[in-house]
This record gives sequence, C-alpha cells and structure tokens, in this order.
Amino acid sequence: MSSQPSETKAARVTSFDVAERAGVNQSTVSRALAGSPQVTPATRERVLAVARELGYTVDQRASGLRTGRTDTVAVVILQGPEDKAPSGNPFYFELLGSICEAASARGLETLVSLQSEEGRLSGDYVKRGQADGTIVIGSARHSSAWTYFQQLQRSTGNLAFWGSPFDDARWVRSDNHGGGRIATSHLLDRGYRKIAFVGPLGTGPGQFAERFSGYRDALAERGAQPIEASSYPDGDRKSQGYHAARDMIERDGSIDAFFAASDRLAFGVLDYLKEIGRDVPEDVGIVGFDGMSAGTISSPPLTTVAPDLAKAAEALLRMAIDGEASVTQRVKVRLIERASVRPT
Amino acid sequence: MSSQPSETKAARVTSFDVAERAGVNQSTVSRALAGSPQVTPATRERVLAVARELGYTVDQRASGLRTGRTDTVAVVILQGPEDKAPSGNPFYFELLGSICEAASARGLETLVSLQSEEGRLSGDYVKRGQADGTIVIGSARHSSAWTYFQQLQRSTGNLAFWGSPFDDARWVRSDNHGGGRIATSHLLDRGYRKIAFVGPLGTGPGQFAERFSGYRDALAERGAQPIEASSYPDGDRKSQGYHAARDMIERDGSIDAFFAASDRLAFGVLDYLKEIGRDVPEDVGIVGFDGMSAGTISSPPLTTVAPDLAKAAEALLRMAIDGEASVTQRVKVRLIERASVRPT
DNA sequence: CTGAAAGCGCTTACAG
DNA sequence: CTGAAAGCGCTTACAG
Repeated sequence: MSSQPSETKAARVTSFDVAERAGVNQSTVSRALAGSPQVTPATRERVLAVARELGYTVDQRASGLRTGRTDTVAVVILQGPEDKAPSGNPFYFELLGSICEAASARGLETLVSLQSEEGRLSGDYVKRGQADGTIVIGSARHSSAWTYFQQLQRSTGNLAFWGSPFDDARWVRSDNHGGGRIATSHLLDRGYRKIAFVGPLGTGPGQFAERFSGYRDALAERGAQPIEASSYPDGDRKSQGYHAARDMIERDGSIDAFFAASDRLAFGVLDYLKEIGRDVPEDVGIVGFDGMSAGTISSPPLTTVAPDLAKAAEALLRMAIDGEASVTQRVKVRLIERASVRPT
Repeated sequence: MSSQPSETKAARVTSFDVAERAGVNQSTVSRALAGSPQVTPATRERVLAVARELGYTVDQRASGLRTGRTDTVAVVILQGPEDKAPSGNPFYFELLGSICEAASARGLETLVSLQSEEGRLSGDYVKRGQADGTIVIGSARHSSAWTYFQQLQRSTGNLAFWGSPFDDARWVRSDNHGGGRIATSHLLDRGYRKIAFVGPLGTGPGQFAERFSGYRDALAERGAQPIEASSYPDGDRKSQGYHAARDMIERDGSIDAFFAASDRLAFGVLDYLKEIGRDVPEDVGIVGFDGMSAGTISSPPLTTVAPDLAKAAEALLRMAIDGEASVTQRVKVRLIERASVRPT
C-alpha cells in the first residue's frame, strides 16, 4: 500500500530533495538556483544538474512570502455596460498586449482582471500578495470605478492609470492635445475645409476633451471654427459616431471631414457616410484616434493617430512597480496614414 | 527615530495584528475570515470589524503555500512570427476575455503569458506555484510550441489546449466540421454555385482541415466540387486570403463564393474582391469563421461562423483546473448573419 | 467554539 | 564557500 509506484500522487519536489540528492545543504540549493556569486561553480553545476533531473523549480509562493515580492503586475481592465462583454474595448487589449510584453521583458508575470462597475471592483492585489503593482485601464466613462481606484491610490501607492479623468494621480496618457492637432492639421493640409469633431465631451475632463482642444487649436490657427454634435446617445462608440455624424451633416451638409476622438467612433462615422453615399476620402475625409489594428479592415482603411503603446506600457510599469517619482507621463503619438484621407 | 508617524513604511498588517486587537487567537481570525462555520457569529463579526478597520486581507502567498492552491489559472497565448506583436491574433484576445470572465465567476484569477516560439516557452506555472492549471491557446501553425506543451501535458497534467493540432491530448475545439457545413450550406441556400475554400491546409490536421472537411461534405451532398488555392504565401492571414482569392479567381472567374477558414483570411478575400470590382454580396458571397467582432467593421460586414466562447472557456477551465476526465470537447458554433451573403 | 502549535517551501542573516 | 536556523503569513489537525 505504500510502495505502489505510480499510484501515489507525485509529491512536490522541494529544495530539500535536491539538496539531499546533491549532497549539500538546502540553503546551498537556494543560492545556486538564485545564481548567487558566493557559490562555487562546481557546486552550482552539480545542484543545477540534480534540479534538472528532478524537475525542480522554486515555488513562487514560498519565495515570494520570504522576499516580499511577487514579480507580477496586475492589470485591471474596466468595462462599461455599453461594451458588450467580454471583448470590451479592443484597444484595451492592444494595450494589454504591450504591457504583457514589457512585463515579460522585465521578468514579470501579468495578472489580468476584467472589472465592471456593477461588479465588485478590486485593486488590492499588492496587499493580497498577488502583485507588486497594479495598472488600471479605462476611460472617463468609468467614473465611479475611478473614484474607487483614486481612493485606493491615496492609501496604497503602486498604482498607475491609463485613461483616468482626474489629474492628481499617477497616470500615463497619449499626447492627446498633440494628437488632435496632428489629425486636424493633416486634414487641413489635404484640402478639407469644414472639419467636425466626433466624441462626447460631457463627462468632463478626459482624453477626449484633450483631443478636442488640440483640434480646436489647430483650427484656430487657420481661422476655422470647431463643429460639434449637439448630443450623443448612450450606447457603444460606433453608434455614437454614427449618430453624431448624422446630427452634424443634417445641420450642415457642407462638412467635408471628421476628426473622431476614437477609432470606434470613426467606424460609426464611416457607416453613416456610406449610408448616405458620400465617398471617403474623396468627398469626406476621416481621421480616427487609437491606431487600432481593426482600422486596416474598414473600407477604406482608417487613417488614425496612434499612441506609442510600447512606451506607454513601460511607463505604466515603472509607475506601478518601481513607484517612479514622476506622477504623470505623456507618450508620443504618430499619424498612421491609411486611406480615409485623400492623398496630396 | 522610532516614533516618527508617517516616515515609517506602512508595515504589512497580518492576522496576528487583527487577533491581538480583537482579543482572539490568530487561528480564530483565520477561521473567521475563511467563513468557517465553527466560529460563533458574534466572534466572526468582531473579527471582521477589526479586519476592516485595519485594512487586513489575507496574503495569498501564505495561504496558498499552506493549502497548496493558488486559485489562479494561467493562460498562455502563442504568437507566431507572422503575427505582428503584440496584438497578435485578435480572436485569441476574444477567447481570453471569455476565459477571464469564466475564471472570475469561479473565483479564480487569470495569469496571462504571451509566448512565441523563438522566445522561451514555459508552461510550468503549476509547478512554480503560480497557477492551479494552464490553458494554452494557439493554432496548428505553432507546431514546435505544441510539441513542447504536449510533452508537458504528459508529465504534468492540468493543461488544456485550444487549437492544438494533435488528438491525443486534452483540448477544446469548435465544432469545425459542423461549422464548415453550416457556412457552405448557407452559401448554397442563397444561390451561390461555385464555392471556393480559403485556408492553408499544409500544416496537416488542425482546425482548418476540419473546417475544410465540413465544407467538402456539404458540397458533396449537393453534387458540387471543392475548389482550393494552389498554394499559400507565408505571411499574415489577411494577405494569405488575398492571394488565395486571386489565385483561384484568376484560374476560374466563375467562382461566386468563398468560405474562409478564418475571419482574417476573409478580410483578405474582401480586399481582393474590392480591388477587382466584384460586388459583395451581389456578385460574390463570403462566409468567415471565428465570429470576430472586427467583422462588423468591414464593408460589407462579414457573415461568419462563431464558436460559443463562453462555453469554450468553461470547458477549458474544467479541464485545466478540475482535471476533468473528458479528454476532448467540442463547442457549438452558430452562424452570425451580417452582410457578406445576399439575402434570400 | 477557541487556542497552541506545527508546517507549507523558500531566503537570508549569522557563524564558521 | 557552505551549513544551521529563523521566519515570511497563513491553515489546519489536535486538544480542550
């Protein structure tokens, strides 16, 4: 009953097993595997060989308990009710991808949590010993969630935000103002004259408002006036874009370009324009924002302003994990020219 | 130097702190927080109140070390060189979203790892005490990665695969054969007659091959012949779709429909058709596979076969975490009618 | 129903 | 350079 070979559930192999088999003390095993310089090359070799043979790997729970670290970063992605779960906002997943890569490059694992405001919000991964820092991704829409996380940031530290609407907290953002300028100037340079802005500003400060101000400033320099939709329906971004475009075109048929504050809004604009038979980019030009790869699929492919996601991910990590001093950081944006703006 | 109030780094509060303050033994704190029935309601209340007051949460490293569990599932997403990192295959992220939701519903956290074949493959999250099970997501393309993970599955258990090309392992797949049938029959029902298949089969068994066989069988029932591309270039799915469509149309201009084994392939087909001025769906019909939400953005929006991702996620979790006995499982697919097939 | 104690598997001073 | 030992913060038999 005790020596049946494969009946017994394979017991966890520990550093003690390795030690015994290698004829050294357990602490030496620990040092050897940690690559400590104070263990002789010969000893290290022997230990590593045995570890390999036994299939030993250090238990992160135990080592983390001892060191106080976890070597993982938690990423919470906020989902509004308007985002049909679970895919939510695809842009967030692109950012998530960049964070996973940047984390991995630093030797960190990534814990992902999708959270909605109606569900239970939770950001105390550090306190629970599950992460060394937490990144929260959302937009100004998730207002009640943000107040929770802002609160948490005050008491906790080790948080970094993307898309948070308030200024007195650690965040990384796109150069939204610059992006708004670039998009608008590009449209102006290509000969469009009446450029409308698409994006609800009602939620107050936030990325859209910053993009709007870049748009407005670029327009002002050339003596042009901003054009805004009178209102936005609830719902997903795409239908908001659709309705905003319709609202504005119906009031002023001479509008010949749109700067949409997000790619998903732009897809809605595209839909409306198709519906009324306006040719993009000949009759009407469009520039979106986010650099979403889905923009290559639309027809025409969407010209867009893309933030440097790799840089954003690194900055977020520095703030969340290293507790970097700088409280806020902007990442550069660049224009990705596809085909929703006519060539020169 | 010792009693400066806020200079000292907030020490971790432990169950001992709560115990002291609540006037009970530490073990009672542990029981109270675990919701053990053997602690008096009055005691539990008192303990919970103190815990709340002190902001105490149990350290998962410590409790996991004791219990042997981690209450987290690891998800590794395979990325080929052809997927421009980091966003990779958007379909995987949709599946990932479903897994996060299903995991969360079961009280599990989700650890995500993006891995490429050139990089270091790693799936021993269970052994390292970082997860209770591991889900691997990929496609037949990632052949060398799969041999690694298959190996691992033999020695380890607690793995579940999506997209693995071999049969002797735990996996969850779409009802690919059924999906191929549905797509093809749908096209036939809508009056298309020469239906071509888009999707490289060179890699041997795998999801595409299964979809092809469903397509072939549906055709055979109506006395029609399969049509295949002569070859596929390396590169991303979209350009493969583009080239395959061109290849087949150039050889036979009377082809009037395509069943693409993935949505991304279908987007490439759409591109080519647009380029040569064929109207979709009037002249040519297209059905994709995957149910990607990006398919709502194309023009026309893509009709597609969608697997039940929620079910897939649950099955994957059962296999990875519970070690469910059933080795393989198919999830249902359904046709999402958008606009790339003409109405009746 | 509650307490005292052992032990999960590590890392890291402390000696030598 | 290596060993012996303490301790990270829990859970859970074992007593009472």
